Amino acid sequence: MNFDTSMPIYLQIIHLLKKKLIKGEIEPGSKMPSTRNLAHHYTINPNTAGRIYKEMEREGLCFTKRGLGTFATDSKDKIEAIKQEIAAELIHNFTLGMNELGYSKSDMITIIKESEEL
Amino acid sequence: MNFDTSMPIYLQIIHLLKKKLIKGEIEPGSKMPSTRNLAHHYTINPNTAGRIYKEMEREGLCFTKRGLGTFATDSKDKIEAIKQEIAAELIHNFTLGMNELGYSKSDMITIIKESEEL
Amino acid sequence: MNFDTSMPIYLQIIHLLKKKLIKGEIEPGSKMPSTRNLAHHYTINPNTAGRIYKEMEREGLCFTKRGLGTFATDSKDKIEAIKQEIAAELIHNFTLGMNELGYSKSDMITIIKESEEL
Amino acid sequence: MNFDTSMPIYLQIIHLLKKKLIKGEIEPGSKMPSTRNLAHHYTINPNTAGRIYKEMEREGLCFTKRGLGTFATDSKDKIEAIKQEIAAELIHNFTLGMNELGYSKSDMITIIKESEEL
DNA sequence: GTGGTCTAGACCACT
DNA sequence: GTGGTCTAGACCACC
Repeated sequence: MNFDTSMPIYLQIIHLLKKKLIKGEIEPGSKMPSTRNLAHHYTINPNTAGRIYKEMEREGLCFTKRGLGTFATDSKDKIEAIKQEIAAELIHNFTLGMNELGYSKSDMITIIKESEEL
Repeated sequence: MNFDTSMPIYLQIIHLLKKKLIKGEIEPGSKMPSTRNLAHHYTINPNTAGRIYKEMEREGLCFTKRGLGTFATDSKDKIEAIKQEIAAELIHNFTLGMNELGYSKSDMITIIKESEEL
Repeated sequence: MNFDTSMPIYLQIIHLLKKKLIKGEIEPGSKMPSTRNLAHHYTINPNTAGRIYKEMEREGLCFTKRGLGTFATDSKDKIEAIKQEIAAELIHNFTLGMNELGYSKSDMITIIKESEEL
Repeated sequence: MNFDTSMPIYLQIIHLLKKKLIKGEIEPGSKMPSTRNLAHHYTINPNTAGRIYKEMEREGLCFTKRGLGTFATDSKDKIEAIKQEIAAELIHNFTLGMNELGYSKSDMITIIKESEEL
């Protein structure tokens, strides 16, 4: 796994895990890998792995059961909320950024229609 | 002028100046403010102001005449290229990000049509 | 360490480090001294040391792992390319300069044969 | 006339004038352009033009007759000495630089033989 | 521990 | 007056 140097590793992995949650690749309520496993899997420092779960727990995306490990949230509402939040930020960045460059709403629509990245 | 804490000041000002160039608010080939003026205007340290011009010079957005000051590039092609580059990144981030969340192309178009941010 | 006053310190040290890379005195991919170490070793300011690595990173000669340090590039091609680039400039300066003074190719060869600087 | 930004303008023009002297394009003892003419010809600041002659006078390459203007030195020995000095520096830079990169004397000779820049 | 950013203040060469 | 370099010292995020 190669990480972008422009963003903290722990954030990059959090993004990955969020996407997995949203797509259902991580089942709601299921046990997540131990920090040690996580660290090994992504070849990162165990401290960094710990920080990832701590941060996600703060956002309500997972919780720990003492002695049992870390578990993904089982609230589908929470997962949907995260999805909406990420989408809203993507939309905000895109529309405002393009607008500042002088592109109109219809310009944006045309561009996306013609986009071949998908 | 208030700056976002999540991004270095010098990058934020570079973004500002790029937009001004793209919009024509800075005339191609014209003299830009001296580093000391820039520093005073944004209430930043002169070193930081110098860094801004140096970074922009590396991107070909301006050039310095020794002892005379810093001048905006007079290449309209270069300016257009920068615009395209920024737009391409916005588009890339948006379409890929949305796609990863499970939104289709037509979803995106609908969302933008209904967007009221503009 | 004494520095030439006619050239910025940071450039002089970059030249030194490039030579070390080319000669293999710095192993490809190996960790380079921390900026603080570098600063102490050459008795320069840590900021200046940081600038050295940043400049070299821009040239693709090294890269940083966040929180871990700066590492020499592991691309032998890149190192060879730098070597060729430096040599090409030396050759260019020499042959054109001598030519402008009126020396012919064979003059230059004779001069180098008789040179005792090596 | 476009000047390299990496070297002071006055030095670049001094180099030009030195070459002209060495090649005989400026006749020994002949009148050189007035500073005002020089400034106009190269579109530089008159102060810079003045500095050029001052610097060259310091090196014994020209002299001023009050009220008459600036004249090139008429000493062919002096001109020859300048030529040797420049050549010596070119040779020094080349041989030492190449040597530091690991090229031997015979490598250099081969390279020059095969050089097609001339 | 690592590098990255910023401020403050100084000196310098160039035009 | 212009930008370029350097020092000193501080704070921060990251691993």
